[in-house]
Amino acid sequence: MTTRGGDGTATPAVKTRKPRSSRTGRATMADVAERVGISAITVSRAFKRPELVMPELRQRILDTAQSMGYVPNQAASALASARSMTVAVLIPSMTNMVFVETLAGIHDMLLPRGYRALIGVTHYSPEEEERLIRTYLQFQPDGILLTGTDHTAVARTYLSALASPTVHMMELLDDPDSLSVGCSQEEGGRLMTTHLLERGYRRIGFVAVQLDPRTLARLDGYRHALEEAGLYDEARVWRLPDPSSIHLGAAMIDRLMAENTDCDAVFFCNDDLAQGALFQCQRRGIRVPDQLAVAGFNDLPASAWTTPTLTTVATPRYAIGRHAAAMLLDLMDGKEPPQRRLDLGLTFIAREST
Amino acid sequence: MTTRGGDGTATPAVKTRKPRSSRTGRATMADVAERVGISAITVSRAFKRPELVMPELRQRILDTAQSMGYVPNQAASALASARSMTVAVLIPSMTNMVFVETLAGIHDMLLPRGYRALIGVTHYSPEEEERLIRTYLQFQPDGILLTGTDHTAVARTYLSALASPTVHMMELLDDPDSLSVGCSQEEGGRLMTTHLLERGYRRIGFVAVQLDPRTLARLDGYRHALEEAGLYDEARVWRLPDPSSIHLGAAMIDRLMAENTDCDAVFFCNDDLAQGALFQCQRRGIRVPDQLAVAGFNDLPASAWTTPTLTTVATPRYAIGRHAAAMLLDLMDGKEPPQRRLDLGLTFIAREST
DNA sequence: CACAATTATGTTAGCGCTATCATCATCAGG
DNA sequence: CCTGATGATGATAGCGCTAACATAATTGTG
Repeated sequence: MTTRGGDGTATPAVKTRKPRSSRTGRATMADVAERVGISAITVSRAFKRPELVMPELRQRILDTAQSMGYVPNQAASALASARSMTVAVLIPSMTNMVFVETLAGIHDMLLPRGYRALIGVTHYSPEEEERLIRTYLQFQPDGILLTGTDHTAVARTYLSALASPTVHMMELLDDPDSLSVGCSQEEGGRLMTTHLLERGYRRIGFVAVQLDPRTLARLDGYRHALEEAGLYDEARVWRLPDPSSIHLGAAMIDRLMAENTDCDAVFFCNDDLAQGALFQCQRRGIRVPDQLAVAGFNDLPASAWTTPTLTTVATPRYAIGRHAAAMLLDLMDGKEPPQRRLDLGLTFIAREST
Repeated sequence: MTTRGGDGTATPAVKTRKPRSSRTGRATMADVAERVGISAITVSRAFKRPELVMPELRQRILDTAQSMGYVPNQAASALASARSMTVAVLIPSMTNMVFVETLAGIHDMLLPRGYRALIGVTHYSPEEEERLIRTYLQFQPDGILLTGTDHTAVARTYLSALASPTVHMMELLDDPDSLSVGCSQEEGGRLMTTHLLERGYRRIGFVAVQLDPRTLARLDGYRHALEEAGLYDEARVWRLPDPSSIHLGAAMIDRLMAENTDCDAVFFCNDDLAQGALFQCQRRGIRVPDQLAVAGFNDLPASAWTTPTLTTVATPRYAIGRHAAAMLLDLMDGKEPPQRRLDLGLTFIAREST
């Protein structure tokens, strides 16, 4: 059946089988097959299941393909096989090293297995995340990696309806239906605050910016630790929706001075901010940690080099990326991952600033 | 003619039209069309060419699609239309802010036009770039953005053979067949060196790391400026293949001291390094700029905050991303961009460290 | 040595969409 | 009214690939 060459008396000049190369000018599998004198499926196998093709023939196919400049068409492959070999990865920001390092972990895990990451930046907005999810679902990703657990209702619907394997990164979920890899941000906040209390600080401030769920969880940890010590004071908490930056950290020191706060220590919700604060303290001659202790979060590279060096909490973001990707690979293989909730812990790093 | 429905006595029971939903369980255009009581092509148009469908019908289609959780299949669309709406972007590193900001410029230009970026990281290796080009060509990108002009012969062959519009970023090409957007790295090196000479420094060192083409171009600029002044001395040039980092910058200060160099100024090939150097100078009590002047390149955010603040050259990387993407959009539309070689210039920033 | 098992390759159909052309209203203008 | 232009929708084929099954060639085994 089907439209074969002439079949007798079909109108001519219409079925002119193009000599080679597709519409786009690129060579196709059929072109390679014809040149080698075999069928297209064998070319397909030479690329996708090489162990099914005799070594000598396979080599001949690959050589011919190379010489013709043939490159498999991923769209056709995805359509025919219903596997896109693509993983959608949504992160809040790309200027924040934390997520870039997570991405590196994801890449290092996925690439050797032939999967590619489709990266989306949500700018910390669940609405933008929803839009990106919708967009990226068009690519029929075989899996999805999301940052955090704060998604819109519509996004949740999409995710559950389409049933693509999904893993949440950075924060931990208690819901047994969801998979997550991360660390407890709340514990991080508590860890640092406890350290400051142990060091003898009693009037500890907290500067929260961006106000994303992870920052707020750190703030919770801070608050709980101080409440337990009977030292929590709302007046020592600053909340700003602005994105984090060195500049903002410096500005916060100016503001603290201008407001004449009584803080003997300030816990900044991340290292960018804390570094800015240290720079500005140096500039203004504020002695750290004697006059004011400064603490950060995340342990960025520069934090080990500032004067004084910055006390912080290191988050295992590269490992989070790796493990999240590994979990996803298991799911995409139809296997159940060893754990559905993986806490990779935190490392407290005491340095000179406290 | 051509293969019509049954043509008479075709084997029956083969044509069982599946009730709805594809193999993957996802709703298809045909499902939506059936539900609305129209043909699939109209659904396609409602999404891709909305102006061709009556507003009321279009709304009904979109609503139905939404309620069915329908998401267009990008692979099928790409296959049928020969347009992937995807642009491959290759950058050397993701941990280097310079390229991340370029990416942001690219995104901001491409997304509103419906194009998506497929990001690849070459780790400064032309061989890895070649591999990525091959991989990403499988996605039949409608355009390609490359960093630099240093590609393998095979990569060049691929690019010219497949004739996807390509724009080179960061460096400038004189070849009239290639498109490029960037700034003169050589001029940047020259600019800084001239500044140091004007400031009275006579024994100016240069620290080159990574040794990518852009770094070497800066080194060339430095060398030419010093040669013109009759002050070039190979002994004051350090070349290290290691990746740039704050740590390495600090280590270089130690090394300079250990080697007892006579430099009165050191031009580091980028700000990471220079920042590390400033940190270490502070630590070791080396007075900058009196004892040793320090200069960087790129103007990273922290460079305005270090003690002392860092003299550097700002590169227009965000603008480079935007303009490169804009140029590519023109090409993909079949238009000739206004210029094939766009020099966006540099901004010299004199600060306290020199 | 017949038969099943295994290995290597081929045939067919169809993935879900869109390009292309065809059809059918509708309507202005003579 | 008829003509042709315009606008809205539909029918058909096919993009380039792979799943699923079919076939042919080879091997082992009792």
